[in-house]
Amino acid sequence: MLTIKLIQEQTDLVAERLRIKNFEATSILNEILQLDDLRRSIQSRMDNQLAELNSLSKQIGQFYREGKTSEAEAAKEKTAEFKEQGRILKEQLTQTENQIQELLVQLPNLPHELVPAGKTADDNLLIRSGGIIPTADPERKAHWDLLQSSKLIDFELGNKLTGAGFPVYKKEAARLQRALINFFLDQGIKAGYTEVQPPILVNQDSAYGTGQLPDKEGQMYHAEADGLYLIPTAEVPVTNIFRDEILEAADLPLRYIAYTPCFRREAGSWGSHVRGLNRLHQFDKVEIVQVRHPQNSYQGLDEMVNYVESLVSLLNLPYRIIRLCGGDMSFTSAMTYDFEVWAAGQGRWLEVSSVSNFESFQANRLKLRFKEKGDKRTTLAHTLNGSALALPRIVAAILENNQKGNEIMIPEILHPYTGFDRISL
RNA sequence: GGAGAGAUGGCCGAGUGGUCGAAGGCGCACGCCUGGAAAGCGUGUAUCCCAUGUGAAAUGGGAUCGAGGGUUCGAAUCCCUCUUUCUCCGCCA
Repeated sequence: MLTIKLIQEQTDLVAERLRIKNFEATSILNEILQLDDLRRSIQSRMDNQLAELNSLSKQIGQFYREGKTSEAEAAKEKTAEFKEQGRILKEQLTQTENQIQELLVQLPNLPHELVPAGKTADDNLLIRSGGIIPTADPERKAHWDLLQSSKLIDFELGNKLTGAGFPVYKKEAARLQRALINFFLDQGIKAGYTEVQPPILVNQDSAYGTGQLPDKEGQMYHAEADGLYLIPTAEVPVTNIFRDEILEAADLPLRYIAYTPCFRREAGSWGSHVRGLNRLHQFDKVEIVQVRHPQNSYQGLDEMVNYVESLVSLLNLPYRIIRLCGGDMSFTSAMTYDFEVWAAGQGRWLEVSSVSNFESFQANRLKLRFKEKGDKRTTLAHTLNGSALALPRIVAAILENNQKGNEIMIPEILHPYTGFDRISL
């Protein structure tokens, strides 16, 4: 959520930046500014009424203590008017605040100035790439064909248990996945991240804090009886650790890492290109989160990009790093880098990580602030997060890129984790 | 799930209708003291909003004692609902 202060001070800049995200904000911005003026004047008047009421109340107390009962009774008569006015103004204030809030949550985050303009993925900017794309080979299979007979990843069984998009991993596939999770966590800890295991169901406040609500309500599974949501990413519980917190500047940056299952309804986003592991309703992911001083949050973003790059490199996966254009970026992000790895069996790039700086956009909703020691003023912190990494597509890429005849070679770095160096089909 | 007791500032803890944003203690910051430190002494130490105002400040007002509602001229204090913690019982991975 953008701050009203920013909208007031830089109205034109805000409108201009939001156009990069193909969002025409002018009328909303003006409406907000108008409502905010109204809000202040209401607040002023209300405060005055309440101040009168408070001072009368004090007087009444004084009268009673002095035994001046009739004066006290007389003063009581006078309170009714202030009370009523105060009540009416309070109602107006709440209503106005709600209206402002409704408009504010419609505004996406401002893109950073380096974000390219554009509407679709075609306008994204290739930053760099690495690894070697295996030579095309007609023998090479997509992972769903590759596993067809072995059923190491059993989609039909998952369908029986739950439904489409909930596969069952078996034997080496299950162990490979577990190995990757441990590998990712260990790497993260080595890089200075603190491991946490958060709940995977969150309440409304948390879903709101990171922006899943109200923007993407339909994308989360909702346990209605308890008012809880299954998390679509560990970003939600981990970032919400800091909701309503005032941190010490000296404690920043904070780096957290968490493995969780993730749940996404993916309503309306299924098609022929999302077969197999490419898109699931439940998948595993290791997520990294940073909380930073605004001065160095982009340093943090670079650090996270380099870190994720190290992971795909260690796994010997051909990758490319892309800076998303305004139109392809998420609502909450100021700058996002996507990581894609080459899946040789399908002959296409798969997105395996998305690393973003949200600047103060999430922090504003979360009320996540920090304070310099000895300073009175609080400042919104910057939050960042990234996948490090999302499991299924990494598994898909490993399977597809490393197939040799009837075998799949496991990247060497994982051998200590898997306990085997190949999967025989 | 049943019964009971709680939820107060960074922490501990007092406060059962007015002078309470809240005693006291601890912690922290600054100052005095000291050759330096400790002890001691003094001062300060929540967040948000509004107004005036500024380089930063400051001053005045309003709100907040788990959350929401109610009673009252006035609520941390009384009533209701919810959340949550602890103890006992039941159940249980």
